[in-house]
Amino acid sequence: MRLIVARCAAIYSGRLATTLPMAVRLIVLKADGSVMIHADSGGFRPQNWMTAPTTIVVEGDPPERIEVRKRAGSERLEIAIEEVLADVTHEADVAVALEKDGVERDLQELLAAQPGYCGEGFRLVRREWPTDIGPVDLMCREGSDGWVAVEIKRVGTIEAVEQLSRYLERIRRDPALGTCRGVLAAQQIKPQARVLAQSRGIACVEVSLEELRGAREPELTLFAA
Amino acid sequence: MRLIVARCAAIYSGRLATTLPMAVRLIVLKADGSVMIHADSGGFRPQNWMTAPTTIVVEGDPPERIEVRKRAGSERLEIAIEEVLADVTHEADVAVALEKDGVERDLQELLAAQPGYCGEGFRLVRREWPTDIGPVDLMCREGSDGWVAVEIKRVGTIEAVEQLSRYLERIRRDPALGTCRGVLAAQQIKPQARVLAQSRGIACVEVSLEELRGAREPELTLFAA
DNA sequence: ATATACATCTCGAGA
DNA sequence: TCTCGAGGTGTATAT
Repeated sequence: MRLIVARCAAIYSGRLATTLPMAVRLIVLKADGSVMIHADSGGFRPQNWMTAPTTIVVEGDPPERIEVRKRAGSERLEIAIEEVLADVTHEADVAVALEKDGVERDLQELLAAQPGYCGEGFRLVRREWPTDIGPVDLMCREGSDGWVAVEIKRVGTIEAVEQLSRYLERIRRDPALGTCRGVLAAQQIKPQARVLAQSRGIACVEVSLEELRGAREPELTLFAA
Repeated sequence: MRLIVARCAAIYSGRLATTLPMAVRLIVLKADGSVMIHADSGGFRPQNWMTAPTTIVVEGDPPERIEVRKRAGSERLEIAIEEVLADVTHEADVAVALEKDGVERDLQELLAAQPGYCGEGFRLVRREWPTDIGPVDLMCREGSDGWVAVEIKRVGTIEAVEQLSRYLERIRRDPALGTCRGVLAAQQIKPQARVLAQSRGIACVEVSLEELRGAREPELTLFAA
C-alpha cells in the first residue's frame, strides 16, 4: 500500500469524463492495483478511482505522473503531481474479511425457519423459489390450499413492492398458482411502500430481528397486549 | 487528514453488526469527521467506515482505541489498535470539486435540444414534466396530437422501465393525456429491459453522446445507410 | 425529516 | 462474460 500526499490534478475518461483541478489530496495505490484519490472530506468516496485489475505506470522519483488503465476496457485515469508532501509504502493485509450479521440473508434464514412470522399458519415450501426472472425469497402455503410468495428486505421500499409484483405476475401465469398472494416482510417498511403494496393487494409485515432470534413462538407477542 | 497504518480490529453496530478481525490496515480520519478503514485490496470500498457528522474519540498516544459515533442516530464504530506502524497528519484540501461530463443530466440537455433523436418528429413540450410522484425527464408531442413521455438513462435497465411505467400510470390518469406513449432513451439498453419495455408498449431508443454532440440533424445518419 | 432518483455506484452470485 | 440484486450503499434535490 503506497500512500502519497501530493498537490495533484487528475483526468478520468471511460464511462464518462471528469477533470479534477490541482489541490492537495491523498493518493492510495493498493497492492491489488486499485487506485483512489481522496480529498480531506466527502466520506468514503474517492474523488477519482479505478478498481482492479489495472495497469499502473508511475513516472518520476519523486512521482510526477501516474497513469492508470483498466486491463479490460478503455478506462483511463491520469494523475499529474506538482508537489509531493509524503510518499510512504506499508505492507498491509490484503484480505482479512469482514463478517456481517443482520443482512437480508440472515433475515431470510430466520423467517424460513419461522414462517409464521410472515403470516399466521404459513408453512414453508421452499426458499429461493425459482421464476423465470429470478428467485422469490420464500414460497409458503397457508390454510388448506393457498400459496404465498414472500419478498424479504431489510428496508421495505416502493422498489421492493415493484419487485414482488413482477414475481407475482410471473408466478400467477401458472394456473396452479393463479391465486398466489404476496407478502412483503421487512424490518422496516416505508409508508409509501405500504400504500403501494395495499393498492396491489400485497400484505406488509414488519419483523424484528431480535424477536426472530429470541422467540420461538410468535405468540409471545400476546403478552405485550 | 490523519493516516494511521496499524494492526487493528473493529466492531460496527448500527444498521447491522460487523466484526473485523485483527490485521494491518490503513485508518483514515478526514477533516470533516469521516473515518475509513482500508485493507490493501478491494479498492474503493473501505472494510469499515463512518460518514460525517461524527464524534471521534482517540485514546492513547500512540493510539490504542478509536471510537466513532454518528452524531444523529445510534451507529458506532470501535477500532482497537494493537500496533501502530505509522501515524501522520497532513493538511489536504477539503473541497476542490470534481467536474463531470457525460452524466445523465448532460444527456437530458442534449436530447431536450434535439428531441428528434428520441423519436421521429418529436417536439419538446418541457423538461422535468411534473407528476405527483416525481418529474418525467422529457414530455414531447408527436404528429398532430400525440403525447410522449421520455425517460432518459445512461444505462437503461429493468428499473428504468418500471420507473417510466409508474410515471405513465400517473400521467394517463389525466384524460387529455390518456394515450400518452412512453420512450426509454439511453446510451445503452439492457436486453431484459428491452423485453419488459416491449411487453409494456414502451419504445426503446439507444442514443450516442458523440452523435448528439457532433450532429445537429438526425438525418445525418442517413448517409450511413 | 422523508421521498425520490442518480452514481464512473461497488460488489457478489449465478447462469 | 453478462445480468441481476443487495448495499451499513452515499449523495443531491425537492417536498
